[in-house]
Amino acid sequence: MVAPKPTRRRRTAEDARAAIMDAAEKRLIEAGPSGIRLQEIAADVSVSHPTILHHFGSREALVSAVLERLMHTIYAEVLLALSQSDDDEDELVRVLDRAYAVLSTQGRARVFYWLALEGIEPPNDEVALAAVVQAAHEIRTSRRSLGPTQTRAPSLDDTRFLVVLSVLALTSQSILGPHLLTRVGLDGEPKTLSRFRAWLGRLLHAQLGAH
Amino acid sequence: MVAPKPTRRRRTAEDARAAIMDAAEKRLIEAGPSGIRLQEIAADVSVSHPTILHHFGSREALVSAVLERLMHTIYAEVLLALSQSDDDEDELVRVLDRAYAVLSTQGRARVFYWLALEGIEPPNDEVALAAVVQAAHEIRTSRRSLGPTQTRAPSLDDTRFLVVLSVLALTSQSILGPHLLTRVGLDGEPKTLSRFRAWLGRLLHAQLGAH
DNA sequence: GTAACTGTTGACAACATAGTCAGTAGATCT
DNA sequence: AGATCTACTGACTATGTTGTCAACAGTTAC
Repeated sequence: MVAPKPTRRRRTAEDARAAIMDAAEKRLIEAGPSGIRLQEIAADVSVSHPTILHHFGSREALVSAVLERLMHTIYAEVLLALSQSDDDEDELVRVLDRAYAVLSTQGRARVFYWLALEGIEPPNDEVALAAVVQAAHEIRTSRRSLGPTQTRAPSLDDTRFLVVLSVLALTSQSILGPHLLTRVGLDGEPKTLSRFRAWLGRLLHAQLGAH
Repeated sequence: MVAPKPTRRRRTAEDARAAIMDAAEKRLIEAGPSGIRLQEIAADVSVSHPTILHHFGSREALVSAVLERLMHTIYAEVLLALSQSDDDEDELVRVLDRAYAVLSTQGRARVFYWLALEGIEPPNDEVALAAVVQAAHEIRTSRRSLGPTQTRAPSLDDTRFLVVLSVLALTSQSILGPHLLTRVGLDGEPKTLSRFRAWLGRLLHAQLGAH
């Protein structure tokens, strides 16, 4: 009986890096930066853990690479979602829903809290959030000029706070939302979460009109 | 030369438990449940780590005990802060500030996110949050009857969402707030955080009047 | 005083994890 | 076919972490 030949798979360096980062990203979202285990990721990708060190040099470098890639895709998708805003009545609610969809898929919003809690600086997000504010402010001012009644110009700080509240509410909702809603006498079903977002949208919309 | 007698301090079991839990609570807030290290806590209290195991049985039991104690004090203080609501014009802003003070001192709000992220059920908070909703709703309805114009009765769901939004905003603000405000073109100083809360208070207040 | 109780400790075991290193084995080029 | 390159691996090291255990030492009761 011949020992079964243990075929060894050999990917291109690029493919291997991508596969490892995919697995690491999943663990990152679930367990946070400090919860990442090289052996676990290696098992997910069916390689030995020194292979990961071969491709990334160190655990720390892997985490950084994954963070950078993830942040990049999140901000790109959020900006895309915002750019699709058609000028409509309850546009705001839909924008919130789209932004929420981006942040909640695969629990991505969790990463922001993992980073903040563990005291890690998120990489290169300076540009992106400022762009969101700018886009939102442009929508506000342009909409104002289109409206029937001429209202006061919305202050930039107002828009900033609006964006901050939206980000805070959307991200924390995807983490604490379900639990909180049940504790308050409702349930944590997606439908209830959606109802809450609609309620929030109306609240913000009212704020937009009132000066 | 006589060897210096290494006096061994002996506390009552109760005192020892309290001291250990204090140190553990600090680490819990900083590093989360999974970040707690027996040796570190032992060093903080100047005992050896088997002493901790003697008093609590296991690391897990220590974490549970600390969590239970912390949740109890947080909910008690929040209810106390709510009960001090004097019926005044911008009472809501002050209630938010007091609630924020309770949640932000020593970074307590962080614990809620640590628990949610790590998938740990927070102990015995069922009663407390429902009580907050009830208290808030009573304030709303009683205030309505006192007002000059008779408005529609506020729906309970409205109050619930209001409480949820407040909790989400206040807790996430103390974690993501400073970072987010700087990314949006402001700064993360306590003064700016306070401005944001005041803005939020006005927003919620406007929502209260509008039906 | 001394005996019982128990808070406290050092030494050790068992396990997990990041990183090193010499060598193996696919893929590609000539 | 052979040489070269490098993705990949097993074995090992160093370190850190929870938990066990027998023994030590304050404190209290008699």
